[in-house]
Amino acid sequence: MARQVMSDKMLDLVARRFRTLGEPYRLRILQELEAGEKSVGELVAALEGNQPNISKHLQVLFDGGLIGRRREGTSIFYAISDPMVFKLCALVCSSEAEKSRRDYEALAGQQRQVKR
Amino acid sequence: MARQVMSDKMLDLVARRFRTLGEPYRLRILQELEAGEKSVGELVAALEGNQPNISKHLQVLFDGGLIGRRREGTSIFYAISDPMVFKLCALVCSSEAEKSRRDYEALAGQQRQVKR
DNA sequence: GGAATATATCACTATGTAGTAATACAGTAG
DNA sequence: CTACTGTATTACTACATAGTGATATATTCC
Repeated sequence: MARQVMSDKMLDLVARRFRTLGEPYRLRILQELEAGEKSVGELVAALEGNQPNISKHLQVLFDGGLIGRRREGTSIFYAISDPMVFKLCALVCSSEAEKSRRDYEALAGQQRQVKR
Repeated sequence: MARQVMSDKMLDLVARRFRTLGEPYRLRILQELEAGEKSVGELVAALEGNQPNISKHLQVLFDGGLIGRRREGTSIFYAISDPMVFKLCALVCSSEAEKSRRDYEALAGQQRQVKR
Protein backbone atom coordinates (compact mmCIF):
# COMPACT_ATOMS: atom_id res chain seq x y z
CA MET A 1 0.00 0.00 0.00
CA ALA A 2 1.49 3.32 -1.07
CA ARG A 3 1.84 5.98 1.57
CA GLN A 4 -1.04 8.39 1.16
CA VAL A 5 0.06 12.01 1.38
CA MET A 6 -2.61 14.54 2.22
CA SER A 7 -3.04 17.70 0.23
CA ASP A 8 -2.48 21.01 1.96
CA LYS A 9 -6.21 21.64 1.92
CA MET A 10 -6.92 18.32 3.57
CA LEU A 11 -4.18 18.97 6.14
CA ASP A 12 -5.88 22.23 7.04
CA LEU A 13 -9.25 20.52 7.41
CA VAL A 14 -7.84 17.76 9.57
CA ALA A 15 -5.85 20.18 11.73
CA ARG A 16 -8.93 22.33 12.14
CA ARG A 17 -10.95 19.37 13.34
CA PHE A 18 -8.26 18.41 15.83
CA ARG A 19 -8.20 21.97 17.09
CA THR A 20 -11.97 21.89 17.54
CA LEU A 21 -11.47 18.88 19.78
CA GLY A 22 -8.46 20.38 21.52
CA GLU A 23 -10.41 22.05 24.28
CA PRO A 24 -11.36 20.21 27.50
CA TYR A 25 -14.60 22.12 27.89
CA ARG A 26 -15.75 21.13 24.42
CA LEU A 27 -14.92 17.51 25.15
CA ARG A 28 -17.09 17.74 28.25
CA ILE A 29 -19.93 19.14 26.17
CA LEU A 30 -19.56 16.27 23.71
CA GLN A 31 -19.59 13.82 26.58
CA GLU A 32 -22.84 15.31 27.85
CA LEU A 33 -24.35 15.04 24.40
CA GLU A 34 -23.26 11.43 24.04
CA ALA A 35 -26.17 10.44 26.27
CA GLY A 36 -28.59 12.21 23.96
CA GLU A 37 -29.55 15.66 22.74
CA LYS A 38 -29.67 18.47 25.27
CA SER A 39 -30.77 22.09 25.25
CA VAL A 40 -28.36 24.88 25.99
CA GLY A 41 -30.01 25.40 29.36
CA GLU A 42 -29.59 21.74 30.26
CA LEU A 43 -25.92 21.91 29.32
CA VAL A 44 -25.45 25.07 31.36
CA ALA A 45 -26.98 23.27 34.35
CA ALA A 46 -25.01 20.06 33.83
CA LEU A 47 -21.64 21.70 33.25
CA GLU A 48 -22.00 24.54 35.71
CA GLY A 49 -20.63 27.00 33.21
CA ASN A 50 -22.01 30.33 32.14
CA GLN A 51 -24.34 30.49 29.20
CA PRO A 52 -22.45 32.72 26.75
CA ASN A 53 -19.34 30.61 27.03
CA ILE A 54 -21.20 27.37 26.43
CA SER A 55 -23.06 28.91 23.52
CA LYS A 56 -19.74 29.92 22.00
CA HIS A 57 -18.29 26.44 22.36
CA LEU A 58 -21.46 24.98 20.90
CA GLN A 59 -21.08 27.31 17.94
CA VAL A 60 -17.50 26.12 17.39
CA LEU A 61 -18.61 22.48 17.51
CA PHE A 62 -21.50 23.25 15.19
CA ASP A 63 -19.29 25.08 12.69
CA GLY A 64 -16.94 22.11 12.79
CA GLY A 65 -19.81 19.84 11.82
CA LEU A 66 -19.57 17.77 14.99
CA ILE A 67 -23.01 18.60 16.34
CA GLY A 68 -26.41 19.53 14.91
CA ARG A 69 -29.24 21.54 16.41
CA ARG A 70 -33.00 21.99 16.26
CA ARG A 71 -35.28 24.57 17.74
CA GLU A 72 -38.20 23.73 20.00
CA GLY A 73 -40.03 26.76 21.30
CA THR A 74 -37.47 29.09 22.75
CA SER A 75 -35.07 26.25 23.44
CA ILE A 76 -32.42 24.93 21.09
CA PHE A 77 -31.39 21.31 21.33
CA TYR A 78 -27.96 20.15 20.29
CA ALA A 79 -26.98 16.61 19.40
CA ILE A 80 -23.94 14.71 18.16
CA SER A 81 -23.93 14.62 14.38
CA ASP A 82 -20.66 12.77 13.86
CA PRO A 83 -20.09 9.92 16.33
CA MET A 84 -16.57 9.59 14.98
CA VAL A 85 -15.45 11.90 17.78
CA PHE A 86 -15.92 9.13 20.32
CA LYS A 87 -13.78 6.76 18.32
CA LEU A 88 -11.11 9.45 18.23
CA CYS A 89 -11.31 9.98 21.98
CA ALA A 90 -11.22 6.25 22.63
CA LEU A 91 -8.08 5.92 20.50
CA VAL A 92 -6.36 8.77 22.30
CA CYS A 93 -7.45 7.46 25.69
CA SER A 94 -6.05 4.01 25.05
CA SER A 95 -2.86 5.58 23.78
CA GLU A 96 -2.58 7.70 26.91
CA ALA A 97 -3.24 4.67 29.09
CA GLU A 98 -0.54 2.77 27.24
CA LYS A 99 1.83 5.69 27.63
CA SER A 100 1.33 5.97 31.37
CA ARG A 101 1.75 2.19 31.66
CA ARG A 102 5.12 2.47 29.91
CA ASP A 103 6.07 5.46 32.06
CA TYR A 104 5.21 3.47 35.15
CA GLU A 105 7.25 0.47 34.07
CA ALA A 106 10.19 2.68 33.15
CA LEU A 107 10.00 4.21 36.60
CA ALA A 108 9.78 0.78 38.21
CA GLY A 109 12.81 -0.36 36.24
CA GLN A 110 14.69 2.71 37.34
CA GLN A 111 13.79 1.95 40.95
CA ARG A 112 15.05 -1.62 40.57
CA GLN A 113 18.48 -0.60 39.34
CA VAL A 114 18.82 2.39 41.62
CA LYS A 115 22.44 3.08 42.60
CA ARG A 116 23.96 3.15 46.09
CA MET B 1 -22.15 -0.95 28.14
CA ALA B 2 -22.21 2.02 30.49
CA ARG B 3 -21.20 5.35 29.09
CA GLN B 4 -17.62 5.97 30.14
CA VAL B 5 -17.12 9.49 31.43
CA MET B 6 -13.59 10.81 31.41
CA SER B 7 -12.08 12.44 34.45
CA ASP B 8 -11.06 16.08 34.21
CA LYS B 9 -7.43 15.04 34.14
CA MET B 10 -8.02 12.67 31.26
CA LEU B 11 -10.01 15.32 29.41
CA ASP B 12 -7.04 17.66 29.70
CA LEU B 13 -4.66 15.01 28.41
CA VAL B 14 -6.89 14.15 25.47
CA ALA B 15 -7.51 17.80 24.61
CA ARG B 16 -3.79 18.46 24.79
CA ARG B 17 -3.09 15.65 22.36
CA PHE B 18 -5.71 16.95 19.95
CA ARG B 19 -4.18 20.41 20.17
CA THR B 20 -0.76 18.96 19.40
CA LEU B 21 -2.26 17.55 16.21
CA GLY B 22 -4.22 20.70 15.46
CA GLU B 23 -1.51 22.36 13.42
CA PRO B 24 -1.11 21.70 9.67
CA TYR B 25 2.64 22.07 9.77
CA ARG B 26 2.97 19.45 12.48
CA LEU B 27 0.80 17.09 10.47
CA ARG B 28 3.13 17.59 7.52
CA ILE B 29 6.09 16.75 9.73
CA LEU B 30 4.36 13.59 10.90
CA GLN B 31 3.64 12.69 7.30
CA GLU B 32 7.30 13.05 6.44
CA LEU B 33 8.24 10.86 9.38
CA GLU B 34 5.74 8.20 8.40
CA ALA B 35 8.18 7.05 5.70
CA GLY B 36 10.90 6.62 8.31
CA GLU B 37 13.08 8.59 10.67
CA LYS B 38 14.56 11.86 9.44
CA SER B 39 17.04 14.37 10.77
CA VAL B 40 16.07 17.96 11.40
CA GLY B 41 18.07 19.01 8.36
CA GLU B 42 16.26 16.52 6.16
CA LEU B 43 12.93 17.81 7.40
CA VAL B 44 13.98 21.40 6.80
CA ALA B 45 14.90 20.46 3.22
CA ALA B 46 11.75 18.41 2.62
CA LEU B 47 9.32 20.93 4.08
CA GLU B 48 11.03 24.06 2.92
CA GLY B 49 10.57 25.69 6.28
CA ASN B 50 13.09 27.48 8.44
CA GLN B 51 15.02 25.51 10.98
CA PRO B 52 14.00 27.17 14.27
CA ASN B 53 10.33 26.83 13.46
CA ILE B 54 10.65 23.16 12.58
CA SER B 55 12.71 22.50 15.70
CA LYS B 56 10.00 24.13 17.76
CA HIS B 57 7.27 22.00 16.20
CA LEU B 58 9.42 18.91 16.71
CA GLN B 59 9.76 19.84 20.35
CA VAL B 60 5.99 20.12 20.71
CA LEU B 61 5.50 16.70 19.09
CA PHE B 62 8.24 15.26 21.27
CA ASP B 63 6.77 16.70 24.47
CA GLY B 64 3.42 15.26 23.42
CA GLY B 65 5.00 11.83 23.17
CA LEU B 66 4.22 11.45 19.49
CA ILE B 67 7.80 11.24 18.26
CA GLY B 68 11.12 10.07 19.63
CA ARG B 69 14.68 11.12 18.79
CA ARG B 70 18.23 9.90 18.80
CA ARG B 71 21.50 11.66 18.24
CA GLU B 72 23.99 10.60 15.59
CA GLY B 73 27.03 12.85 15.44
CA THR B 74 25.79 16.39 15.21
CA SER B 75 22.50 15.33 13.69
CA ILE B 76 19.36 14.43 15.58
CA PHE B 77 16.95 11.96 14.02
CA TYR B 78 13.27 12.03 14.81
CA ALA B 79 10.84 9.15 14.34
CA ILE B 80 7.21 8.34 15.02
CA SER B 81 6.82 6.81 18.44
CA ASP B 82 3.05 6.42 18.49
CA PRO B 83 1.56 5.25 15.15
CA MET B 84 -1.87 5.93 16.58
CA VAL B 85 -1.69 9.37 15.00
CA PHE B 86 -2.19 7.88 11.56
CA LYS B 87 -5.28 6.03 12.67
CA LEU B 88 -6.59 9.33 14.02
CA CYS B 89 -5.87 11.12 10.77
CA ALA B 90 -7.43 8.33 8.73
CA LEU B 91 -10.60 8.54 10.83
CA VAL B 92 -10.84 12.29 10.43
CA CYS B 93 -10.09 12.08 6.73
CA SER B 94 -12.84 9.56 6.10
CA SER B 95 -15.20 11.68 8.15
CA GLU B 96 -14.29 14.75 6.11
CA ALA B 97 -14.75 12.82 2.89
CA GLU B 98 -18.16 11.63 4.08
CA LYS B 99 -19.08 15.17 5.06
CA SER B 100 -18.19 16.63 1.67
CA ARG B 101 -20.08 13.79 -0.02
CA ARG B 102 -23.17 14.72 1.99
CA ASP B 103 -22.65 18.40 1.22
CA TYR B 104 -22.42 17.57 -2.45
CA GLU B 105 -25.60 15.50 -2.42
CA ALA B 106 -27.45 18.18 -0.49
CA LEU B 107 -26.37 20.67 -3.12
CA ALA B 108 -27.45 18.36 -5.93
CA GLY B 109 -30.84 17.86 -4.27
CA GLN B 110 -31.24 21.61 -3.91
CA GLN B 111 -30.46 22.03 -7.61
CA ARG B 112 -33.09 19.44 -8.52
CA GLN B 113 -35.89 21.15 -6.62
CA VAL B 114 -34.88 24.68 -7.50
CA LYS B 115 -37.84 27.09 -7.60
CA ARG B 116 -39.02 29.25 -10.53
C1' DG C 1 42.70 24.56 21.54
C1' DG C 2 39.67 26.83 17.23
C1' DA C 3 36.57 26.41 13.11
C1' DA C 4 32.60 24.32 11.14
C1' DT C 5 28.17 22.09 11.25
C1' DA C 6 23.64 20.71 13.14
C1' DT C 7 20.28 21.72 16.31
C1' DA C 8 18.08 24.12 20.15
C1' DT C 9 16.78 28.20 22.53
C1' DC C 10 15.77 33.07 23.20
C1' DA C 11 13.33 37.38 22.39
C1' DC C 12 10.03 39.45 20.03
C1' DT C 13 5.73 40.33 17.23
C1' DA C 14 1.38 39.02 15.56
C1' DT C 15 -2.61 36.36 15.69
C1' DG C 16 -6.13 33.39 17.58
C1' DT C 17 -9.17 32.28 21.07
C1' DA C 18 -11.13 31.30 25.91
C1' DG C 19 -13.63 33.61 29.50
C1' DT C 20 -16.96 37.06 30.76
C1' DA C 21 -20.34 40.86 31.34
C1' DA C 22 -23.54 43.44 28.81
C1' DT C 23 -26.70 43.40 25.25
C1' DA C 24 -29.42 41.86 21.23
C1' DC C 25 -32.59 38.68 19.32
C1' DA C 26 -36.33 35.10 18.82
C1' DG C 27 -40.17 32.79 20.49
C1' DT C 28 -44.08 32.50 23.79
C1' DA C 29 -47.60 33.99 27.06
C1' DG C 30 -50.57 37.30 28.80
C1' DC D 1 -48.14 45.28 22.17
C1' DT D 2 -45.54 44.12 26.54
C1' DA D 3 -43.23 41.11 29.55
C1' DC D 4 -40.63 36.99 29.94
C1' DT D 5 -37.58 33.17 28.77
C1' DG D 6 -33.87 30.98 26.27
C1' DT D 7 -30.13 31.64 23.30
C1' DA D 8 -26.84 34.19 20.44
C1' DT D 9 -23.81 38.00 19.76
C1' DT D 10 -20.82 41.79 20.94
C1' DA D 11 -16.92 43.98 23.13
C1' DC D 12 -13.38 43.37 25.81
C1' DT D 13 -9.28 41.29 28.45
C1' DA D 14 -5.99 37.77 29.14
C1' DC D 15 -3.30 34.21 27.63
C1' DA D 16 -1.27 30.83 24.41
C1' DT D 17 1.34 30.06 20.54
C1' DA D 18 3.11 30.35 15.47
C1' DG D 19 6.65 32.58 12.87
C1' DT D 20 11.24 34.56 12.72
C1' DG D 21 16.00 36.40 13.29
C1' DA D 22 19.69 36.29 16.46
C1' DT D 23 22.16 33.56 19.46
C1' DA D 24 23.53 29.58 22.31
C1' DT D 25 24.83 24.73 22.66
C1' DA D 26 26.81 20.35 21.25
C1' DT D 27 29.48 17.48 18.32
C1' DT D 28 33.10 16.63 14.98
C1' DC D 29 37.22 17.84 12.46
C1' DC D 30 41.57 20.13 12.02
